[in-house]
Amino acid sequence: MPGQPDKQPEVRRLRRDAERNRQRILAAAREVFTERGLDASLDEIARHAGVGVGTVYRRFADKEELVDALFAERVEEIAAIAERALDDPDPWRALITFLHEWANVMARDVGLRQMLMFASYGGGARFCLARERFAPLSHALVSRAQAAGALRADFAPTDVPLISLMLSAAAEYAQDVRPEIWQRYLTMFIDGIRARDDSTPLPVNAVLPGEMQMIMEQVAHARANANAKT
Amino acid sequence: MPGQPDKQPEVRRLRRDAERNRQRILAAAREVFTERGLDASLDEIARHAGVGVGTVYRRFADKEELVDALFAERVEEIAAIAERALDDPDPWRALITFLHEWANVMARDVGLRQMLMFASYGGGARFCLARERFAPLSHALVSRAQAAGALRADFAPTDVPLISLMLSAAAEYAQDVRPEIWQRYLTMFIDGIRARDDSTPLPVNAVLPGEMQMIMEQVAHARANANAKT
Amino acid sequence: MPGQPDKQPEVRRLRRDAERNRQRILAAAREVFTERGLDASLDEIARHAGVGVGTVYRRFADKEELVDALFAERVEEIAAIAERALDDPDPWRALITFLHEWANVMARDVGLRQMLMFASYGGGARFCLARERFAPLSHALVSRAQAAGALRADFAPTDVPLISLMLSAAAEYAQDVRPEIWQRYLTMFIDGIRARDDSTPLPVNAVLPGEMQMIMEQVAHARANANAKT
Amino acid sequence: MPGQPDKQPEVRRLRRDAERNRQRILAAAREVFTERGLDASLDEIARHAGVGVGTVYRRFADKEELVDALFAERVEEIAAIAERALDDPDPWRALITFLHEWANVMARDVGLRQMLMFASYGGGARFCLARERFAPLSHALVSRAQAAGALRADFAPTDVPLISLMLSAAAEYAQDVRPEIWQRYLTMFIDGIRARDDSTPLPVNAVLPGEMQMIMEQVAHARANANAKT
DNA sequence: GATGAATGAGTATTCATTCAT
DNA sequence: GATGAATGAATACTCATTCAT
Repeated sequence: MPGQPDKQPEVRRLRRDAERNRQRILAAAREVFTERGLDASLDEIARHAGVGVGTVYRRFADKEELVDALFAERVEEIAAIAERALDDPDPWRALITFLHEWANVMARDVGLRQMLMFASYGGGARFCLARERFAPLSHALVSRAQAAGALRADFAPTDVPLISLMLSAAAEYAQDVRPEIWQRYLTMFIDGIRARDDSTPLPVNAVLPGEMQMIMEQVAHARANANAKT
Repeated sequence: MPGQPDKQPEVRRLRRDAERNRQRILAAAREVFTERGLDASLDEIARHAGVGVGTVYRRFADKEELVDALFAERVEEIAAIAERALDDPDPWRALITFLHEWANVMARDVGLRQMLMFASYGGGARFCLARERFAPLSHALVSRAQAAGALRADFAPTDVPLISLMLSAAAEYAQDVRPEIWQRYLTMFIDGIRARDDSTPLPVNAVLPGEMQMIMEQVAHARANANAKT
Repeated sequence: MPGQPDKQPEVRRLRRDAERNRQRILAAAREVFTERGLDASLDEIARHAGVGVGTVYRRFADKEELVDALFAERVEEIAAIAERALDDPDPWRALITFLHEWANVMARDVGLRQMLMFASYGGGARFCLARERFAPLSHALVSRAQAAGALRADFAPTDVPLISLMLSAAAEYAQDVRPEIWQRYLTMFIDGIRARDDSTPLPVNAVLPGEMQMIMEQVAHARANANAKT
Repeated sequence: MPGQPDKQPEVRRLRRDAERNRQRILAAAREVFTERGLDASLDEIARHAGVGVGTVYRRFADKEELVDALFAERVEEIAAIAERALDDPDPWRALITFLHEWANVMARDVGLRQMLMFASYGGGARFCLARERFAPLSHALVSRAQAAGALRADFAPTDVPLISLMLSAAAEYAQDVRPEIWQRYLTMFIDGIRARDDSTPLPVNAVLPGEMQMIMEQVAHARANANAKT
């Protein structure tokens, strides 16, 4: 497109800078949130990133948007874990491996746990988004393991993230004394989801993908209410 | 003691008022914390209770003291659940019942989950105190079920509260769509802790009662640090 | 007065109780204010006295009234010191002794210093009242010493309390390291007020007794303003 | 460096605004503290300065830091007074002049007196810091006057600030009626510290520079205790 | 675009004073 | 009369967010 041959590069150069800053901010936020949780202030993150707070707000409309972006990164990382696990020819082992590695990531990260676990941090809504990315992967891990006769038949793909979440809760509590305690409960879980003749039928249906939208709206609504009351 | 038969009641009536307010405050705090979590302000709780903030501070030196008092109540409630469960002649069913009922309580209460789950709220320290109360009860539930050959031998009493905690994490997430989803995971868990010949050995030792003191100290230390950094 | 022969004693008994309480409160207030200054809370004083706060308010309309009552006590004590000093046949020594003993009292009492020294505590107004009591005593101490040719002629009775005040300021500052440092400055002062041929004439007239009323009004006015602004 | 000659000013201009605000805050604080003492709230100072409270806290971590900054200013002003006084070829007059001018500053400023005089405001600690700055100046003033045979030999440099403090106490009391009354007592003092054959020996040693550290520690300790008790 | 200065509503906590018992 | 429970205004301080430079 002749006539504007040098504007593009200039814009690009700026974008490159901006992108660099964006990355710095994300990296700083990850570090700070990982260690101190989501209550850390944006000022601290900006300082950690070596930029001004204003720059953080130029890149992220909101503290929440920053958290969301960070969360999206994590989703990708965990999706990658799932994809790697799917390379395993043994479908049961693939599922186990994935659960294990995911829990391992969460066990070390206060912020990530808070992102996922508390509605007050928008946890529910985020979790839903994540599941859109995970759905096919979970589905693959689960259906393959079921096809191989290793996984109980009433296990659902949506159970995978919830189990991971539960393990991270155990990790949270015991982090100072037994940081690896979640492995104990993962093992119990695995024994509980193995296909068996005498498995207890699950009393409640799994969460459906279609319910995700509802969760998002309810969480948003709840928060609006909370703010209004205050 | 005739002659002063109505002095006692007079003194009591005074205290009755104070006690009434104390109860109102506790009730309000329970409601507010249950719905909105521990970040709710004491002003809101006072308003909810229909008293001034000062009154809250007259009864509870601290926000933390209020939370602690509330927590103590809950501990007693849950201990009562355990004691009722122990009446069941079937030791396995007793354990299941207890886990079920406890999870049920936690599934509805944001504040209680925060009390237990986050170090930033003093969760660790409180959890330890609770366990002092629960220890004999858990021990009874577990050892009986193991003696009956129903529970896997490597299950430990300290696993009971952690499993409950994990279930409450699931409840937290799904509260808006499937408030009862935790029952699904409890069922999986139950299948995982049933005594079987082919149980996978647990890879990490259970938390020891003796480690509780450590947790308490570390949590206290962590908090002191957090305050100092801030 | 027949017809009410037993009411009097009953009232009296109550008054005796009330007086006892009043004394207890004063004693407690003195202790607490002496050690921790006038910022101590009335609750603490009530606790110290073993009575309820309400009782304090029954006897003293105000925190200020309590402080005033306490102050009146002190004024009497110091007046007694002055009277004892006046027994000394040597007029110069009498004056010195009085200054010394007064400063000694003030050096030990945070609350008394605050009562006297800061307008924000109503110090000025109180000081005036005190001077009404002290005026004849100071006058006697001063005029006798002047008559004996020991004290410089331009020294005024109203200088006595101000010098004492100044010494207590020194005591305040050095209380932790040199609690007796005020003796050093009293000595300097004494050398400065001794009658000499080469004394420097005092550049400003002493405060007149008649100015006291003005001070009282101005202080009261200043305080009203301060409260209004807030 | 031509081509970017205006970047420097731009950076400076930013800072100029901040500095302007900082100065506004300091000026407002000085005014408010001068008139109403250190108990004035930061909200009021912010209002007075025409900025938000947050701005005050951006520049001064603490109320104490603001007070300290203000105090540092004053120390410099007073040091300047001392330096000017030292220009006087007559050593005795230099000392007198300094005492006079210093007292004059303090006589007008409630806040400054509180800064210096009360441990509860950190007075002791600040006074020590000030003395580090004043020490050589006081020493010069004193030793010269002693060398000239005008000042009594047992007078110590550390007596200078204490005398000033005492004079300010007199000023405090009489500010509404005789704001200049301190001059009267300074004159008495001067007559008391003049070298004479018949000076009364000072009964207590002067505070030593080495005792300053102790004071600082004790004051800090006392404050920690005070907070703990409360 | 970047910076960091400014804002102000919000939080926990204290304390003089009032009032029901 | 005595008690101590209740009140609520006041204070220092924080932090997400906006905006001038």
